[in-house]
Amino acid sequence: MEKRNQYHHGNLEQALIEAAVSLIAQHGVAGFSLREAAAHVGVSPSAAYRHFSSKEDLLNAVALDGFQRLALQMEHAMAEARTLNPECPALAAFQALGLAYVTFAVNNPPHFQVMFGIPFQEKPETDRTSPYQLLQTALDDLVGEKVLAVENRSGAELYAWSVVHGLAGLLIGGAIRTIDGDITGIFNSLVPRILAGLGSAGKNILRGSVPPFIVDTPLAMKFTTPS
Amino acid sequence: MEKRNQYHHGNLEQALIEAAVSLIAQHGVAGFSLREAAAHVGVSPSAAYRHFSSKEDLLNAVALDGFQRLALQMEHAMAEARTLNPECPALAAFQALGLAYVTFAVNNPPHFQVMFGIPFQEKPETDRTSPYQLLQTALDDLVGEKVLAVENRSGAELYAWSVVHGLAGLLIGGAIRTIDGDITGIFNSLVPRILAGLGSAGKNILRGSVPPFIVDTPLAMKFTTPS
DNA sequence: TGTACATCAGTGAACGCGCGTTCACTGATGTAC
DNA sequence: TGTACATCAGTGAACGCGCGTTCACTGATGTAC
Repeated sequence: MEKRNQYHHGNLEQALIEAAVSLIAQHGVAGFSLREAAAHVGVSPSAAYRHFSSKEDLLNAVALDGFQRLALQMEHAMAEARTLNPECPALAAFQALGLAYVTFAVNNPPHFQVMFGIPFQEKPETDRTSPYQLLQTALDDLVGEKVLAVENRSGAELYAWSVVHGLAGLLIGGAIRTIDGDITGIFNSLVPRILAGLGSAGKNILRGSVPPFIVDTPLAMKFTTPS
Repeated sequence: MEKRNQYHHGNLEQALIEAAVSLIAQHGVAGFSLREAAAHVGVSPSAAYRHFSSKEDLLNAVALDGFQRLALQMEHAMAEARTLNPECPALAAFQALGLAYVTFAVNNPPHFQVMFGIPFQEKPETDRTSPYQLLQTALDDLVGEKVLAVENRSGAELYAWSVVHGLAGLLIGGAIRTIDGDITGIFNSLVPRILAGLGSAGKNILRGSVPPFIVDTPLAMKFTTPS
């Protein structure tokens, strides 16, 4: 049950996950192999099979690790935002949550892709806060702070999650590009719209301008041949 | 310049793209190989190099093909929506555009992933309408129809695109799952929020309920070990 | 405390595989005279 | 119209490679007596 740290390698399972995270960050998922992860840890390829039943199993662990890191970063950002904005902590925390989500994706594109690129089979039930629960709580707090009207609370998770997930996807997919790498600026420009979409007290709170960005996909192109 | 159709294979380039699209739809990008595409067309692997400089080059063509198909489906859906809703054609077309986007993604997950998974180098300049231009026009028309206030027009593309792209990503990434495969229902539940976020005439137009869906990622889980 | 044994995390060789890409070639088509 | 030649889309064999996974094994650790 408790950890034993100096048995043979020590903690090969965690070491392999960390190696995988690091290698995937460098070469992407497509370029990642079990063998490389084992070599990176200094262990024979077959040793990995003592801890993971397959490569897919390892990738599953990598994805889980990503959700854990994401949750931690969100929590930290929210706590800080609350402290800095004592007059409207719930609103500040909500915005911080969204920014942390997008920032995590931009800082760890391949990891983020693994997290949302594989279907999950096993779902451990344990005791720490999850990103989705943080979102739910943040929305509840928005109601508590009277930023969000109770009658508009239902379904807010899906909407808020979609916006930030979409912005993250467009940024890491190379569809759009900020001029100066200013993720905060582009995120903030969306905040008034997000709040309005939530039904923020029914008032039109639109303000703030969108910093320039470049559309980088054929989405913005013209085409010659219909297929 | 003009097509020659019976020279050796005929139109190997297009045939390879179509084979790739079909094979990727079946096995995903990860499981796709140049050799398999060539074999599928009935041609030796090396023949592909007469038309594409590398596998990556082929995938680029596959992505472009996807944007063309997406644009066509959006246009078709918009035209139909306008016809069916003569009293508010712009609003109907805008909603149809969004639904077509999400539907395309859900119907062609790996193709969609290729479209947004590789950075584009070459950008052909030709004469057909692009998805992004359709979005811009749709938003302009919303202003024309007085659904959207002029002062809220700026930056609307990024916002609208983010929401639908995010919903699409969550659905095809397996993060959320509709109970009954009803994409239209879940999309429609977001429409009032999207319109409110656009700043739709400043009025609170929230209504419509969210059909049940299942959150399927560890986003919704609890965790045990911080990393 | 000392010995015999069970456990199990690791080794290392081997497997069969399909991959992307190259290269010298062949042979059908198009063109100049 | 007929012939010689250039073009170039295809062939097929070969390359070197790294992959995921297996299997019989070794040897360090933990445990029972």
